[in-house]
Amino acid sequence: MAVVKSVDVLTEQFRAKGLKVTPQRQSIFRALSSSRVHPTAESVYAAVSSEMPTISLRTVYQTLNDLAAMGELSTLDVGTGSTRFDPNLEPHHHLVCDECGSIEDLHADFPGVAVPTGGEAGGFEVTGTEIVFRGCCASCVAGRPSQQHNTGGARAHG
Amino acid sequence: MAVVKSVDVLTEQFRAKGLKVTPQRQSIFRALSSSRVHPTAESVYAAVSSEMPTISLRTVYQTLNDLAAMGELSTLDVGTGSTRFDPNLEPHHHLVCDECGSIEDLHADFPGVAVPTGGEAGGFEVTGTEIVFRGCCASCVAGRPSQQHNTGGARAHG
DNA sequence: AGGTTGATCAACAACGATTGTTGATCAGCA
DNA sequence: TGCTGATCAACAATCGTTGTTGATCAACCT
Repeated sequence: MAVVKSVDVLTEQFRAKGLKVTPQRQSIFRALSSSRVHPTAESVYAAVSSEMPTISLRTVYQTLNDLAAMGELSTLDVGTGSTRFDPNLEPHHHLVCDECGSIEDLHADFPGVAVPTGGEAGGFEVTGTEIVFRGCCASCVAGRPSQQHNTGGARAHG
Repeated sequence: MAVVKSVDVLTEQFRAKGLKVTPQRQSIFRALSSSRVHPTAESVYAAVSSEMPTISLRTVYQTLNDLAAMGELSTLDVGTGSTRFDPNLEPHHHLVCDECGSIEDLHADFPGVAVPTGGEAGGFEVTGTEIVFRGCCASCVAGRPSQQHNTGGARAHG
């Protein structure tokens, strides 16, 4: 599966844009390319800090925003408070666990999902479609043997 | 279309829960039942303030959260920074304009949208599905006569 | 009608995520 | 090597939202 581009490719792209390729940025590139999840800026910072303890959170934010502006990252806001950065550039959707907050990718396409022309949404020009399935991930389901309790109901359902 | 329940019904439900029905809360009920959009706490506050200038923002937050906890409102987070409260309890989806930030409802059901059993999402227990179409609303499209520029690309597209 | 109980208010502080600022230092790259 | 931009530290500020406190007021049950 295609995730974020390799460190080398990102290096090239940064140079092409006139941005310098610093060790900090390369370390961030590496952290992203080894990530299969949806890190927050904080978690990228934590990962990079382990091998480069002097890096600042500001630099991480800066670089992540640069990458997002270049289209090499997507940003993802599922209402958990902080922005997630998604290194997966393939079109895909998300499964958000309301219990543990984890976000899983779902690589499926739903051909029927399109805004009906002419209806209440007449004239809306769609540039992107996000489908978020909320619920309970497999490990959280496994964690509660038999009872099925409804967590919440206050979150958006549509 | 079914929006939030009537002021009378909400009054009953508040009483049944042991919550008092104050003029402030009734004013908020009225503001919601006359709303066809997706107000923020601030905009509810603004609406209620016009007829009750002494109400505090805290009270608005409190009451909106009470309503959401009772399931009479949905909360909606589309990454615009603040939480939207959705008085529309029918299952529906949303069209988010990346230019003006407006959110429109889309009452359509997409029967094919379901998490495939067994795949990478095996065991995920879905409790709700949100589809967000991002793009440009009709009025913003009308605002730019002929050029079509791509706004952003940094937002999540999957 | 009265008393209990909770709601409201004001004013302030705090939170967490993120961004701005500043000035000094450092280093990528031509 | 030098220009230029990146980084850093430290701090403050933003925005949306919630907590606190103490006083006042009023809804609602009896």
